[in-house]
Order: sequence, then C-alpha cells, then structure tokens
Amino acid sequence: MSIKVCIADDHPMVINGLLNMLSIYSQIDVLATYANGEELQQGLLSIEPDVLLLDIQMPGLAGDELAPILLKSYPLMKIVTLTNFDNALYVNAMLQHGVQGYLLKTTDPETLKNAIEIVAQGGKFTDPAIADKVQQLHTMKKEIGFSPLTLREKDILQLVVNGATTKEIASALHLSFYTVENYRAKILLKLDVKNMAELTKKALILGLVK
Amino acid sequence: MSIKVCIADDHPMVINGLLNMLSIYSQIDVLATYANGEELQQGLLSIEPDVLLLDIQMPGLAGDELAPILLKSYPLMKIVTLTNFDNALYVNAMLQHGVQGYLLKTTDPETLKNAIEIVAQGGKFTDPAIADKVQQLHTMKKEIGFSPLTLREKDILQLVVNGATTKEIASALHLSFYTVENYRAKILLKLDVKNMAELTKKALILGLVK
DNA sequence: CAAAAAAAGACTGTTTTCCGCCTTTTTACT
DNA sequence: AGTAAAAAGGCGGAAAACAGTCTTTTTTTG
Repeated sequence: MSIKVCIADDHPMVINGLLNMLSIYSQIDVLATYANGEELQQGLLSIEPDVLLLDIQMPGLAGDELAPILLKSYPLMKIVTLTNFDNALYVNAMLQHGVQGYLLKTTDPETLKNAIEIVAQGGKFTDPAIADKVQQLHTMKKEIGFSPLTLREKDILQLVVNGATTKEIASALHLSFYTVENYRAKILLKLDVKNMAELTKKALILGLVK
Repeated sequence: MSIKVCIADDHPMVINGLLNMLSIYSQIDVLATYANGEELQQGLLSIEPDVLLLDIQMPGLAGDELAPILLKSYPLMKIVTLTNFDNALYVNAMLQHGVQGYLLKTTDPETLKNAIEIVAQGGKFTDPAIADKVQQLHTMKKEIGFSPLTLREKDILQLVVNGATTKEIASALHLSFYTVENYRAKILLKLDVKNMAELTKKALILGLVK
C-alpha cells in the first residue's frame, strides 16, 4: 500500500528536488504539488493525502499559520514541515501547533523517506540535525517553567522586544515609569538574563513573543 | 559550445532541483556539485566552471564571505548567487563584491537558464523579483549612507546578542571600550534600530547571528 | 602610489537601564 | 474571610547605553 503525499512549497526548485528524491521510492506517491497556501487549500478539497509536506515560509499564509487550520479541517492528515531554519526559532512554534514531523531542507533522500513513513504510521519525526536543539529547548523551558510570565509581563516583554524604552512602554500602557521598571526587572529575573539584548534573544527562541 | 556550471549549496534538495531544471537545456553542463565552501574550494582546484551557482547561506564560510575570495583566485569565473532572502541588504552586498548574478531560490527554470547564459556572456543578471528592490536600495543608500555590516561589526553584533556589555566585549576582543561603543553605534545606524533589544530581534530574524 | 574604506581609539554629555528595597491596591482562590 | 498572587506605584544610586564629533592606523583597491 503506497503512501499518498502532497507538497506545498513556493520554490519550484525545492518541489523539483523533492519529486526527484522521492521518485526512487515506489511506496511513496506524490499526488500533487502546490506553490502557495491558497492553491493548497483548494487542492485539498479534492485530493486528501496521507502526508503533507509543508513549507513553513510561504507567501501569503505561512506554514506556521496554516498548519493548525489544516489540522482542524483534516485531522487524519499528517503534516511534515519543511524549513531552511535550523535556528530553533520556528521549530518550537510548529511543535506546539501539533505538527507530526519537522524536516530541514538540508535533508537527504533517506531521511526524507523515513520521515514520511514514520509519520504515515502515526509516529512523530524530527530532523536529526535539530533534534538536540529541540531537546535543549525543552529543558530550557522546564527550567523557567516554574516561574512563567504573567500576562502583564508578556505585554511589557513584547514592547521591549520591539525596541521600546521604559518611558515609551509606560506611556503606551498608561503605567508609571517605575511600574514598568519593576516589570522589566522581574522579567529579567524570571528568564535569568542580564539585559534586554539577551532577554530578546531568549524570548524569541522560546516563542514568548512574535 | 556548452556552458560549464558548478553548484555549491548545502541543501541536497536544491541541488537536486537545480540539476533537474537544468537537465532539459543541452547547452548547459553541470560538471560538479558541492555541499559546502570547503568542498567547493577543493573542487575548483581541478574543475573550473564558466559559471558557479553559489548559495549565500552555507555552513562554515558563507557565500557572501566566500564570493570575493573566489573571484580573486578565479577572475574569469562568473558567480551567480542563490538565496531565499529577498532581503535587499545582502543583494547589495553581493553585487558590490563583484558577483555577476543574483537569483532567488523561488526562480523558475527559464529564468535560471537565462541568468546562466547572460552571465556566461559577460553580462549581469538580477532576479526580476528583486530588481526593483535593488534599485530602491541604491537610491536609499545614497541618501542615508546605508551599507551592510563588516566582519568586525558582525563579531560585535554576535556578542551583543549573547548579552555581553560593552566592557565585556572590549575585553573579549581586546579592544578599547570606546572602540566597541563606536561599533555598536554604527551597527544601530546601519540596521536602523534604536537599541540593543530591537537590534537583537532584527539580527535574529535576518539570520545575521546564531 | 594615492585614495578610499575599514578598524581602532578617544572624549563628553545625556538618557536609559539595572539593582536594590519598599508600599498600596486589586484580584483570585479555597 | 483570609491570604496569596498580581498589578501598580515609588525612590536613589551605579552602571551601561546612546549620541555626537573627532583622530590615527591599517588595509584594500583603483
């Protein structure tokens, strides 16, 4: 029994490469390819694959916004996301969205095939090249999980990451300068960082802000 | 007379895609493919192509650092850079480095073929999808003196993102406090951000740091 | 070689952040 | 009703960042 696969990627080159790499595996059938999120959604109405290879970064609706929507409409379909990013920034966001597989575009044919097969059988697959990074992320999260940020703290954090100064945040949120200073201090403490640059990095990696 | 081409890209998928797309053009011969900068440099010792398709972002020596080095050693070889980035920052940097062509990985076979042929004949080629952006940049650059980061600036940037203070960076790189302060100011100016938090965010998103 | 660009160093203000340590009010819970 | 947690406000001092202007040295390049 062959595995039915669809591909959504805005790069003709990547689609070409995937088709070529998968062509040698008779047990995997690529039914359709799409160049963007709209085409994909249209196509899924008539063709529902077992596994969808989905690019994270596409024009219009990006994969990381698309995945949760698709999973709601097609709960039986498995999604394997594709990305260039090995920087763990987006890995975290996707794993939270219930995606079953995560592959880098640097992957080889063998790994690609394995990922599709494992996911089709109901398993989960993370690219070996980032597996350790994901692990690091999980332990990092557990460490700070004991003192999660409050909603208010997240508000301030978002503004800090956008480059706002204490004074600006205070006037934006109608708070006093001193109150905002206290929040900033508390956030630094909770995330165990020493300044706004390090805080910004950690917040982005952990997916605490956009 | 056929055009001799080599490809350097760390993505097997992209290489596969390029090979497939170029296979239909008999006038273009792909002689070799390489997965990183070291392999490429090794390979060029024995095989010198007319045109090199070079990925900008590769592990180790990145394309934007590699290009000027290669052009010095092989002045007759033409380089066409490949990137996902429609980020005008690096387009400009590459063109300044004497690269003859600039293609996005979203390109189609026809455009790819044209780019190779034009460059092989001594012309220059910029992906139509970013041509207008480059133009905008050139006028913008004249107005505000905008230019990409130097290697040294990247060093400082990396440390800033890691949360280092000016004093710490100074002692780490054996520079004076004032020198480091100057670099920071220049980086803020170049990336058009106003503080280290915003800088960190932009640097991470643009992939300027790890 | 001369000119340009990059790298390094220097100084002075001003603003912002960072570090304590503290009080009051509101909200949530059980 | 009691208390724990969150939200808000407050202050002073030290450290760091930010803004502006400037000089010297080295490297690159036409």
